[in-house]
Amino acid sequence: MHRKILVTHALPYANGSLHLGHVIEAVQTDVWVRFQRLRGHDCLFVCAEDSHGTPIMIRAQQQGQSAEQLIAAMAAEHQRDYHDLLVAHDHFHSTHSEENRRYTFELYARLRDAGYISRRAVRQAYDEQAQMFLPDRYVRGICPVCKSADQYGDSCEVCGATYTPADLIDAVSTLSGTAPVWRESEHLFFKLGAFEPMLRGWLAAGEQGSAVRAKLDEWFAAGLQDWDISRDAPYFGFEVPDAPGKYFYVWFDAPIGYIASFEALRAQRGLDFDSYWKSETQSELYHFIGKDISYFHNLFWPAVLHGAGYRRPTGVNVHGFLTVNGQKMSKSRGTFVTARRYLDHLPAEPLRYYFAAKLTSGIEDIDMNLDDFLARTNSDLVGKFVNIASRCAGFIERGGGRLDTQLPDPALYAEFVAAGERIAGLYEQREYGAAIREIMALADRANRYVDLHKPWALAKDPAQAPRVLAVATQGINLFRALMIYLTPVLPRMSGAAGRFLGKPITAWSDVATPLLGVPLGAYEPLATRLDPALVGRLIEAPPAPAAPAAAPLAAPVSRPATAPASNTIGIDDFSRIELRVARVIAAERVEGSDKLLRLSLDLGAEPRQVLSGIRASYAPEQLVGRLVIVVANLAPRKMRFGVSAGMVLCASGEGDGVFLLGADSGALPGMKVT
RNA sequence: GGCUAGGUAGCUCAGCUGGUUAGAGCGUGGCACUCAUAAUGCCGAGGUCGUGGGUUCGAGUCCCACCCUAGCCA
Repeated sequence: MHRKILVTHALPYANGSLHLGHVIEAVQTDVWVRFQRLRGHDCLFVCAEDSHGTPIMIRAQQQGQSAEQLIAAMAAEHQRDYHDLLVAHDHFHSTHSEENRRYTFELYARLRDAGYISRRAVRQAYDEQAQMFLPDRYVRGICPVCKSADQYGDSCEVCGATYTPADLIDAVSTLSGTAPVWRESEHLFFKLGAFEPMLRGWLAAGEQGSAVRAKLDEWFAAGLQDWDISRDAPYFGFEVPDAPGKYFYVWFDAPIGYIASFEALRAQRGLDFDSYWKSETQSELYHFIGKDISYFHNLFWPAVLHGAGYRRPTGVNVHGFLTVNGQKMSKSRGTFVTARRYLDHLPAEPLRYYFAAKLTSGIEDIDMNLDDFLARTNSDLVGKFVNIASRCAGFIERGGGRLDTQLPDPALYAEFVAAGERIAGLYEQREYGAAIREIMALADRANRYVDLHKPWALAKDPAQAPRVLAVATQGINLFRALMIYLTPVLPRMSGAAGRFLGKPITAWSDVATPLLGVPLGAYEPLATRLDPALVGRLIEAPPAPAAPAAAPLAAPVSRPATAPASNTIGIDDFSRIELRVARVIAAERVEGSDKLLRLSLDLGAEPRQVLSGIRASYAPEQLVGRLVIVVANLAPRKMRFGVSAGMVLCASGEGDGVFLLGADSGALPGMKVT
């Protein structure tokens, strides 16, 4: 059965560089697309730059360039990264394009004419100095629940409470630092609730896993609310045609970018639009996304499409988040690895292989443990898989450079062929990890086959030369079968292997016909082992030291003493950090932690509790009574053992040990350090 | 705070509707081999299945509470 498939992954946002989290999604998608093509299906792969919204507008202003310049530069960077990661879109477009404007207007008009758009006034924070309405994230203030300072307008990072900016105490705009006022403004709403029965039916019939469905059930249980799809000027986006001064919310036009990108490709290739976007039976449509944006793609997007008379996605494939060495990627830990940083040090294919080896169809998070990455690449990919070709190539070369005309063990080869359908099923289901396990188990069998027949021993007797050639021919064919199965993951290696084998790998079904009686090309190593030093360098602390406010609580980042001070700041920046003298009233070990001490501090007016990671260097009893310097306005942070409200300053170098900063006698608790 | 997922050997993960001595790969120890990028093969050691209760003849697998990790809260 020949399938027509259209595939997308989430649009990268034009506000920052791609990081490993983007990469795993792009790799997951690209592998699936390459797999479908290898199986002989017609599979298109489009993407676009997500170019609209307040963050882009603000960032462009800060950088002194136009939004158009910013998004063009980011799109170019993103495309370079994808290309170097061997992620091969058929087309990469932009949501800030004529195609997207046209389709955004069209879908909006159809929704409006069908009665799915309503208007009503909304009260919102307004920055009179910046002269604009403020998204929740641009308002900060004191948490109304736990009273923690400097929290976002939508939720508190300390206590986890959610609320609206109006609930914040002493709210300020992050743009101007002034207190926002509250203004009413009319907005456009999409009547999502009208689609509840349709969405329930669509989800029930789809392939979304139980975890995704369980999460979406919450939204149904709470009742689907109208969705605000407009924003006030100034906004970087498309102005709503029948509502001057209103712009489409970035999340309204972003998924329509999938259509826009397809449209641009359609114009190039003369494709049929309607069979892809109006019919649910003539083609299949899949979106690959992260679990954070599941509800946009599983609720809003199918509802918008359906309401506008378009087809709905065949499937929305949701994946989990990437952690590095077991933790969320973090700039201060150096684990926020950009795609470019990776590519500057290491080749793309080991990363593709590693991600493929860990991906499932579920939404669990995926951990990139760098030691594991190194081990898997060197032992699986090089040690067992590539090794099969490597150890057999020499025997073929010495035996005349041409494969034998038949296989000595066709039954074993047949098993490898038979496994192909199981493996294909796993790729289709996005169970890449299981597919890779199957493939590596076969690689073990191939190595065992060679070991069992010992061609190196046979080669000592010239009369056994035909037998040596036969065994090596079997080995090369087993290798080729596995290379075919790994082609979606390792396209470049597959190309090189095709040159070595004298026959390019072009289809999954190539495996049905073993390669016999043909000359082989010269063997060149298909992959080399990774250097542990290079892998380690991925997460070295960035050369520019982090600003003090961004450093982890009471855990100074160690850096070379010779690192030059860079990124100069003005006095205003420094004055944002409120340093105060404090006296240690009490200090005790934190039960269950081998690093932390719990310090009770006197800051003059108020007592404070700070958890500090200095246990290795200081005994609690030697601290009581001492004067220390504290970052007094650091946002309180919830740690495993309690809330820490501040940071005690220490010096540290490359060696072990941290050294508390103090104040000369005469200083009193509560004094400001300037 | 509510919700959704995850927490199984040093590392990364399998373990279906509860049932005999909890599995794999990597790493590690020993042996073999030397064709191969110190690659490969064979043998072994390693786990009170996040914690504490409970249901059951029997729980990694069910229930409750708690802890940790990630995400979502329009």
